[in-house]
Amino acid sequence: MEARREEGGGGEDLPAPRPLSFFLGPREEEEAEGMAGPSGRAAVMAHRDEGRDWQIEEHDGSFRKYMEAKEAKLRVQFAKKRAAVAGAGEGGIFRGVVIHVNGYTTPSHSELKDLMAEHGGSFENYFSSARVTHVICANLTDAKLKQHQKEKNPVPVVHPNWVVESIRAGRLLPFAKYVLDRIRKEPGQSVLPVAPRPAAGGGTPKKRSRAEGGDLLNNVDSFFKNSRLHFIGSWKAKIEDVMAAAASLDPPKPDPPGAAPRRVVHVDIDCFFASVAVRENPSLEGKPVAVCHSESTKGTAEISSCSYEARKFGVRAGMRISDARDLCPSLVQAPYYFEKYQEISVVLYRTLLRSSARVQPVSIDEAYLDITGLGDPREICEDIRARFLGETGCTVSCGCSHNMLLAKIATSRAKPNGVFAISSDESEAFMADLAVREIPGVGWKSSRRLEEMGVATCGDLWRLSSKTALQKSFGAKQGELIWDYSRGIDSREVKSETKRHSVGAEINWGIRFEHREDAVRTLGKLAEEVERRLRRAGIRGRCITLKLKLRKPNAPPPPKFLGHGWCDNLSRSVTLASAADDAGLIAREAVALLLRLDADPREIRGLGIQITKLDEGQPAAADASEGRARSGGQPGILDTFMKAGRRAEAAGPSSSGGGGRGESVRLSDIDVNEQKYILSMIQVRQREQSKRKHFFEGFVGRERGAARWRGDAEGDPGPREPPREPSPEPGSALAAALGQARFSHEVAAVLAGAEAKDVVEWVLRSVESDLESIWRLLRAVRSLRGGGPEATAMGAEGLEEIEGLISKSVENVYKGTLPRDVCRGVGVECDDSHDKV
DNA sequence: ATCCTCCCCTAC
DNA sequence: TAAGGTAGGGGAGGAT
Repeated sequence: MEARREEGGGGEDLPAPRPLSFFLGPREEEEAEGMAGPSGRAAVMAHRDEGRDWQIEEHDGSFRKYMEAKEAKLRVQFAKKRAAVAGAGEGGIFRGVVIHVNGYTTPSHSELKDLMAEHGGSFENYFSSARVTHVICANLTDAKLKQHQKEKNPVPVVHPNWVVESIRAGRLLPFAKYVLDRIRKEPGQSVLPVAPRPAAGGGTPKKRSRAEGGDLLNNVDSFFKNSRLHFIGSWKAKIEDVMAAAASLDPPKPDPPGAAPRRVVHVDIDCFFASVAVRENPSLEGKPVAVCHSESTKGTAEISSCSYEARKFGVRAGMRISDARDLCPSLVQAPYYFEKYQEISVVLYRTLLRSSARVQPVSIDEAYLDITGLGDPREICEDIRARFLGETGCTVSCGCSHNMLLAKIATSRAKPNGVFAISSDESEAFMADLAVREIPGVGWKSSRRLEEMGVATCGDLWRLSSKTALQKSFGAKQGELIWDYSRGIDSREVKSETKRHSVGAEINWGIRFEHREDAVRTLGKLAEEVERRLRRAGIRGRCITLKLKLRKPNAPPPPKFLGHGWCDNLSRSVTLASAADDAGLIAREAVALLLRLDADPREIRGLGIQITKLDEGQPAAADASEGRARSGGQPGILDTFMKAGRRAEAAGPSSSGGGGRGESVRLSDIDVNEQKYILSMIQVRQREQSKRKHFFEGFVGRERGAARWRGDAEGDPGPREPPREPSPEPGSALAAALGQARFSHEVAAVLAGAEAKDVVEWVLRSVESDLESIWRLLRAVRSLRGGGPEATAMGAEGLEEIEGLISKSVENVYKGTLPRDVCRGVGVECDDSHDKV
C-alpha cells in the first residue's frame, strides 16, 4: 500500500530520444493545416504546443499581460519579414534546428517559437541536451552559466539575433558570431559543429512491434483501471449514488429560487490528488510533490496534480515528468490513490450536505452549494472547511458570491486553503481586470480568438464589442455567455440532479493495430464496457456513435509514449429503431460503422463508442446472462427488420417471398424492405443455430473462408477449402464461389455470373457474420472499377451496380430506418486506388 | 423553422 | 515506458 516511490531508482534504459518532445493536445491539431510546407510541419506543431493551459498559467496575470502586449507588437513587426523570407530555401532555413529559449529575449519566447515554426525549425519549452541544438538566450545568469559548464556536450548558447538575422539573410548564418560572450570564452565552444539533426518528422522509423499496443489490446480493463482521466470522468456518474445516500442526512433547505438574491458557495479541494499523496505520506509535507504514474524521472508520464510547493517551480498539471524535473529537480513523484480519492470525495459530499440540501456536484473534488437564507456565508464556508479538514486532513477552498460564476471565480482567489467572497458591489470592479481566459467556458481557443480581437481582460470586452458582434464570431449562445459572464452576470441555478444524455467509453492511448480484427476486438471490449455502464444506470439508447482517431497522413511519431499523436477525429453514428444496451448488438453496430469509415487499421490511434438518445430501460428482465435474448426484449435492428419484412409480405407477393428462385431480378427492383426481411430471416436462423454470445467471438480468428459464413461450425479451423456443395441456405453458393476467388478478375467473374438477389443475400448475411469479406469484396470491386483488364468481365456498369448494391445493403442494414440517401457514407464516393485485393 | 449528423470546444 | 476519459453545450450545414 505504501508504495512510496523514491526518486531516481528506476531510471535505467531510456527509450531512444524522441525527435519531437513537445506534447500535442488531443484536440489542438487541426489548425496546423496549411500553415507551412511539408518540412515545416513538425515545427508548426511545436508552435501549437504553445497553447497548453499550464504554459499560459505559468505566468501571473500582470506578467502575462505585459508579454502579450509585447508579443502583439512584435507579431505585427515581424509579419512582413516573415513574408519576405517565406519560402527561402527548401523547407525553411532552420531545418534541423531545435531551440530552447532561456530567460527574457527579444523577440520573445513566443515569437521565437513562431519564427521557428515559420522556417522549419523546432522549439522546445524545456531544455534537454538530447533534443535541443541551440539555446537562445540574451544574457546568461551565473547559475545558468555554471550549469552550462557542467554539461559534457554543451549545447551552444546563442543570442536571439542569430535567429532574426538568419531570417533576414534568408539562410542559416553560422552561429559562432552570436554565441554569448561569456560562453565564447570557453575553449572549444566556438568550434562546436552546427550538426543539425534530421528534421523532426522524418526521424528514424520506429519499428512498430505488436508489443507496443498488443499488451493493451487484451487489457482494456487495466487501461481503465489506471487511467486518471477515466477515473475523474466516470466519477460523475457515481456521485449521484453518494448524493442519494446522503439525502437521509436531512440537510437544511435554502430559500427557493426567485424568492431572494442567491447566496452561492463554490467548494474545491486544494490540489486534490497531491494532497492525498501527502496525507498518505506525511513525510512529503512541505515538499514539491507531483502525482503521476511513472517512477522514472525521465519519462513522458503526465503530471495530474502537484502541490503548491511544486507550483512555485513552475510545475503544472499536464506537464510531462521529465520537463517538470528540469524545472524542479527535487520534485517528489507520488503515485495515485484512486480508492482514497473516492473515500475522501464521499466525505466531502457528506460534509457539504450537512450545510445545504442544494448541492450541485461538479466533479470528484468540486461542488456548488446554494445557501440562500441559511446563514452567514463565511461562517458556513469556515464550518465546511474545518469539518472536512478534521475528517480528511485535506484543505478545501471556498468562494462565495451571489451567483455560481462569481463564486467559482472567488474560489480561484481563495486558493490555497482559504475563503474569498465577492459582493454585488465589487463584482464589476473585480471582473474588469479578470483575464477572459478565467471565464468558465472560455478555453484556450476562445481566449485566443478574443486575443486576436484585442481582448485580454473582461474590461476590454466591455469596451470593445457589442453583444451582437461577439455573437457573430462566437455563435449566439457562446457570444451571449461571454458577454454576460464578463460582466459577472449568471442566472444559472444550483441544481442537485441532472439527467444524463449519453454514455460512452473510449480509448485513445496505446492503440496500435495490425489487422482489422484487432480493432474489432477492441470495439468488443468497449461495447462490453458500455453495456456495463448502461445496465448500471438502468438505461438504454437508440443512437450508437463510433469515434475514431486516425493518424494524420504525415504525422510524426507521437512524443508521448504510446500516444495518439497527431490525428484526425472522425465519427459515424446509427440510430436504431429501439433502445439497446446489449454489448453484442452495440459491438456489431460499431463494427459496421467502422466499415463505413473504411479506415486502415494500422492508422487507428483511438476508438470509442458512445450511446445517445437514451430511454429509461426496463430493469425488470435486464439481468445480464440470458432471458433477454429470447423473450422478445431483443432490441435494435432485428425487430425492425422483422416488422418491415412482415409488412412486405402482407403487401403482396410482388417480388418478395419466394426464396432462391431461378429468374433474374434487376438490382433496382429489390426493395430495401425486402433486403431487411431477408436479413431478419437469416438472423433468426443464425440465432437458433449458433449460441455465440457475441458476434466477434466467431468473427475473430475467422479467415477460414466460406465455412464460417454459414454460422454452423464453431471452432473448425478445418480445411481451407470452402465447401463445394450448394448449401440449402440462400447466398451460400455465391459465398463459396467468392471464397474461392483469389484474384480480382475471379471476383468479377463470380459477381458477373451471380444473380442480384444472391448478391444481396450474401451481403446481408455477411454483414451479420463476416464484415471482413464484405470489406474485401468492396475493395475488389473498387479496384476493378479503377480500370485494369479484369474489369472487362463485368463491365463498368455492372461493377458500379454491384458496388452500389453492396453499399446500399450495408447502409440499409445498419440504418434502423429507411435511409434518405442510401449510398452516402459507405465509401462510394471514395476514390482509393491503393490496396489491390 | 426544425431536426439530424458530425464536429469542435470546454471542464474536471 | 504509461495508462491522452467522459459528458455536455453548441455550431455548421444539409435534409425535411
